[in-house]
Amino acid sequence: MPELPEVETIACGLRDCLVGQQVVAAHVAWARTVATPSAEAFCHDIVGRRVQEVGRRGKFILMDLDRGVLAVHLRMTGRLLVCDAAPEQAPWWPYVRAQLTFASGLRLYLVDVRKFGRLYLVSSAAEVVGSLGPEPLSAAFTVEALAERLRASRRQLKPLLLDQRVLAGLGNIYVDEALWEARLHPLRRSDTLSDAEVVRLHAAIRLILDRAVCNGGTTLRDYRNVANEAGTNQLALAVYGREGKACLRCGAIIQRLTLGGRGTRLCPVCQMLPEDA
DNA sequence: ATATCTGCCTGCTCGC
DNA sequence: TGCGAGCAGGCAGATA
Repeated sequence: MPELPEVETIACGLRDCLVGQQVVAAHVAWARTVATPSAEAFCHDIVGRRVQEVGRRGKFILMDLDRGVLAVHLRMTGRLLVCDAAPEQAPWWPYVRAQLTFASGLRLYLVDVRKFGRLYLVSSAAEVVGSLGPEPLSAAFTVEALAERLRASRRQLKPLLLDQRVLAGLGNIYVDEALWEARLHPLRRSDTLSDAEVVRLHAAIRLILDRAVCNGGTTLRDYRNVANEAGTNQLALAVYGREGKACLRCGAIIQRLTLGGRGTRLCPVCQMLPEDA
């Protein structure tokens, strides 16, 4: 599923081909794809607008228009594909939920098997991303900033790190990877981490995300960039999808547990849970 | 404040 | 071989 590194890769791809492009037509095949406004209003209002810049905030893609912002969240299986030829033969064609046509003839498709992906046409990005926590790869995300957020809560580490209001962009895969890298148990209570452990977690989050961005994201099944190409970061995963295999650090068998309804992978030796946390 | 549950969705895997 | 059950999980919203 698209998390920060995948969304970053997609945003860069969109920037390369869509900046300066003007929308001449819009079509929505699954009305609920448009979160705001209505699908009808969306199709009407977006025509004539021009893409000025493409960015990312957390897991949201933000396309600045000459008036307003088009935000996209891909949730689980969403893809944004850019094509210049008619793709009716493509295997993903039946799953196109919305499309934009630009004056150049270029087309942008929101493809989503599961129909969870959402489009937002808003006047300001803050309407969509206003409540998100800091960007993990920004200068503002310091060890102190992380420590403050961890100690302000008594929640378990994994649910806390998945909370987009606490930190923006992490999902199930990269939280599991970061906790393994930092040698911290996902059930660890967030306010019990030592200074050294906070430093480790901070460095781990940065390392895991940086590497995944460099690798063009993780493709386990659905993720593709705007050119429909897979990423390669799945080759760098240490725990996600490796249950039953040997820990790359200590050789113990990677375990799987369910935490808040989500599959969670960890090394029971490297990531021990202290008695009091 | 925090935890837990449901609904949204459909393709895939598994067991019988 | 065929079929139904269960799983995958980000997020919003409701409930405890």
